[in-house]
Amino acid sequence: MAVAASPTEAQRDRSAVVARALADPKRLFVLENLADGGERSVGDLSRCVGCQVPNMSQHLAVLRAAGIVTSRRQGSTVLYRIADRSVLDLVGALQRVAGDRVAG
Amino acid sequence: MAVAASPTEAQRDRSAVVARALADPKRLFVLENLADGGERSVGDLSRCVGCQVPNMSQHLAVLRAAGIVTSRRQGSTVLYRIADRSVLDLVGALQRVAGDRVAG
DNA sequence: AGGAAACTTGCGCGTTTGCGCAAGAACTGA
DNA sequence: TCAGTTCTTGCGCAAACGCGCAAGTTTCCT
Repeated sequence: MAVAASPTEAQRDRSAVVARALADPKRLFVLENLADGGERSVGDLSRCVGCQVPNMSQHLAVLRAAGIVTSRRQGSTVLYRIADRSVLDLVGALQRVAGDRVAG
Repeated sequence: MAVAASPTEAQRDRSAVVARALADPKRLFVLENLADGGERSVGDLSRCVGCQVPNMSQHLAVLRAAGIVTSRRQGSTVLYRIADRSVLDLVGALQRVAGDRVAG
């Protein structure tokens, strides 16, 4: 069941939204930072990735709109995390097709 | 090894190119048509997807540049096919994250 | 209430993307 | 060689994207 038999147009649109959300190196970097299952704040991620906070907020909004990450408030900070385990499979599959080789 | 430990920037860029290539419903439709492992011509795919031939040629060029499909000439027609089995895993993982449900 | 910290939203700018159309290139068959 | 088929490439346009900056919102602390 690698590929669904016959997705509808709406299903393809949703897949396209998800793929589009992954189509940016900074957003992929974010997902790597969240891949351990932990939560990280916007400022933390923006520092890590090396972009301004508003920019990071936009990127995270894209990821959230695609259902790739979820967020929750804790005090004045907002913590983001991977929405589902299947996201890790997706990122892994992406890296494999892209020709990445896991060290070892 | 769902996610590579620490991809380089270049690896992330390549992943982004692949993801971008998947970020279009028409191109996803093409991959569904090729998912059975068969080969299809440009005109065939353009008819299936419902777009003009030049447009389809562009889409296929994007997929080929990302290493997702390969092509070969046979007479006057050019046949496209999935480049690697891992592509099917990727598309499947994408559909799963996008919320697609395989019938059953 | 006032101020600071963390995040989101709005706006303008340059770049990229997908499309339609026309023209070019590669191959076939008469 | 000449016409026909198939695919690719170039061009112009409208829409979307990523970015930087300023302003707004939410929360916390005193």
